[in-house]
Amino acid sequence: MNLEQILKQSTAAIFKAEFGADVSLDSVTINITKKEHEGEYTIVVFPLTKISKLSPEQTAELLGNKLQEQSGIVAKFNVIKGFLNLSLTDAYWLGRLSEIANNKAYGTFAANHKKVVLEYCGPNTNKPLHIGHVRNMLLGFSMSEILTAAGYDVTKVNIYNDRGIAICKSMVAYLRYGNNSTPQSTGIKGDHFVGDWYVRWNAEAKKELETISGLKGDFDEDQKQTTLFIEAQDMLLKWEAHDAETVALWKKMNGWVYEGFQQTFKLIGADFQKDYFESETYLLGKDIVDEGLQKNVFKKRDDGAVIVDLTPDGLDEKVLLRSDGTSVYITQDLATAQLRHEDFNMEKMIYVVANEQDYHFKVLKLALQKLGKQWADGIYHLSYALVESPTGRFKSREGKTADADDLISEVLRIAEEKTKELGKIEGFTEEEANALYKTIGLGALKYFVLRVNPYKKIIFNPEESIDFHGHTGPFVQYTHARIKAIMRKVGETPKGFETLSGLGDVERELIIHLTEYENTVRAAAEKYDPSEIANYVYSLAKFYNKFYHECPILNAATSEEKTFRVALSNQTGILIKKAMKLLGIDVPEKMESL
RNA sequence: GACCCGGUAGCUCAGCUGGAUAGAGCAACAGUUUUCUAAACUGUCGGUCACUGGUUCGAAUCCAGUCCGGGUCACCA
Repeated sequence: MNLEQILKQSTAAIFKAEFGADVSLDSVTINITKKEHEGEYTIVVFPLTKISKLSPEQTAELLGNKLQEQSGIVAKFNVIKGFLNLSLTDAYWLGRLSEIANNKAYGTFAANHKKVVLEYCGPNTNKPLHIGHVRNMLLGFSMSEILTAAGYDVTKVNIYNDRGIAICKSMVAYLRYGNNSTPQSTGIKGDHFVGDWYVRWNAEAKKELETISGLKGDFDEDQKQTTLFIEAQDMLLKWEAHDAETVALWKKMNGWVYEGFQQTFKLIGADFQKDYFESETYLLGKDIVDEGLQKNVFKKRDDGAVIVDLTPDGLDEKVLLRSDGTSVYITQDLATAQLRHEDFNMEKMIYVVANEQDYHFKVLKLALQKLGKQWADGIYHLSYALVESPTGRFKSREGKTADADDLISEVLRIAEEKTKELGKIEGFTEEEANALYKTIGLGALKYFVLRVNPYKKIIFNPEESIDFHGHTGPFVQYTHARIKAIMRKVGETPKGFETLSGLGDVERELIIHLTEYENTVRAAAEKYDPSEIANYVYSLAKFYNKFYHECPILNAATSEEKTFRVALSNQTGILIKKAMKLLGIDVPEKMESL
């Protein structure tokens, strides 16, 4: 049982004994004591005065005395207005540290045998990954780590939007202007190669438009008049008719794209246990629409389109099948959801998708629920906001800065530059140095993205690049490397500090923070929010650095104190590593020669 | 027009199941290295928590309205 529970129950028991009244545990609020006051935990007694019929001060005084007498862990207390500040005994805190140090699995919860399918990334195959995918991948990967730590059985899946008019445009441009070039022959990464043809198609279409008169000035509309568009549309029809040559070209070009994506996934640390392809699911969904019609939850409109009426739920009527009987976007999503349910029989199905699709996922979930699919209750849309430049939304035409690969190589370059500036790693082999640049560079990028709450947009200024000091990934990594340096000097972790007395404030603060880790993992899992972990690990590192500066570790006054401080350092290092792993961030053993 | 999400220090963000004098980082300024890694630490400066009203012992936090920014409301994906 955690401390908060103990304090709440003790409080309730005391109120029962003193006033014969039942106090609900929820009405007892316990906070961490503000640092300007003495104590570690604070019970807010205002809500309890209704029962005690005493002033806040008297109530707090009484509760404090009883807790001190009965709990065995309260060393002293003070009362300020309605706040009862408790100081727990050193023995209690040392016991907690010892408990954590002896539990290798601390912070990972027992398997709950609940399956989670987590979809993330979801790229289109006609263009390379951009900064939005980066946020997506980091969130998705981190969430899977967090949920796994929370006891879930997580399967990561990707969905490739590998068909449609867009990829056909790339194909048309390639056929027209490609001269059988390949990523190999040009030295261009596969996804960029195909993306370049997509860009070329657009450029050529615009050129062609200049020769056409009577346009509306709206590219989406006007493009339909170009021969390029007609060719692309024709390509799409041929693809849908399984035309051998078209399918072969499509496979070849998508193959290049997957090779390119794979490199980026590997670099950034994204992986998937199963891939879904829209080309294999886009025709599915009619069955589920039929099911809805039979169950009378979907309706056929006079024009033949099938709709679901969500006006009772505050949404609109939504078309699920076109009047000509063909699928729309949501049709296949309904089917894919059903398919995944059959594939995995999961408890939860998480979609990491940008907040532009909030409405879409509301509809998806509601439609499935109306069909009586209980598993639809487990659908969760992990919605995240866009990454924007200071001038607004990143447009692909703004080029370089929005591209995922460029962003990554830029941050790796900066990591190398900054590391070299510090001049601490002369003794590293080239291999070690490169590994460190990668660890730090990716750490900076990942932390930068993950520390922000998913539903808040991220403002990223490419001009200013990503920081390596302060509230950043490298700061946390540095702290870890620092601890490891100490541990290397100590060798074996010595034991036997539990009887130490006279904990310093900074030491106590650090232990308290270690004990908060488990709650943080739980909260991050419940809220689907990696930023909980990011902010936690930052303050952990901050507390540690403060401790490091104030307290000699290897040169501590007594051997018992040294043992304690080493153990405290070691445990902090372990939790930094664990927490960073939940973010998908590696921590280096060394950031300096020696 | 309707709905959804944001608005906290010059900048980037915490805090939001109501609790004490609203916290970090960056930037700026001043310090700390004969002692375990200065990618660190300490201090100074910096706030009408968008605005107005309400709820109550107490509101950045909850409610209503207003303003600003973004998004969505396709037989597009």
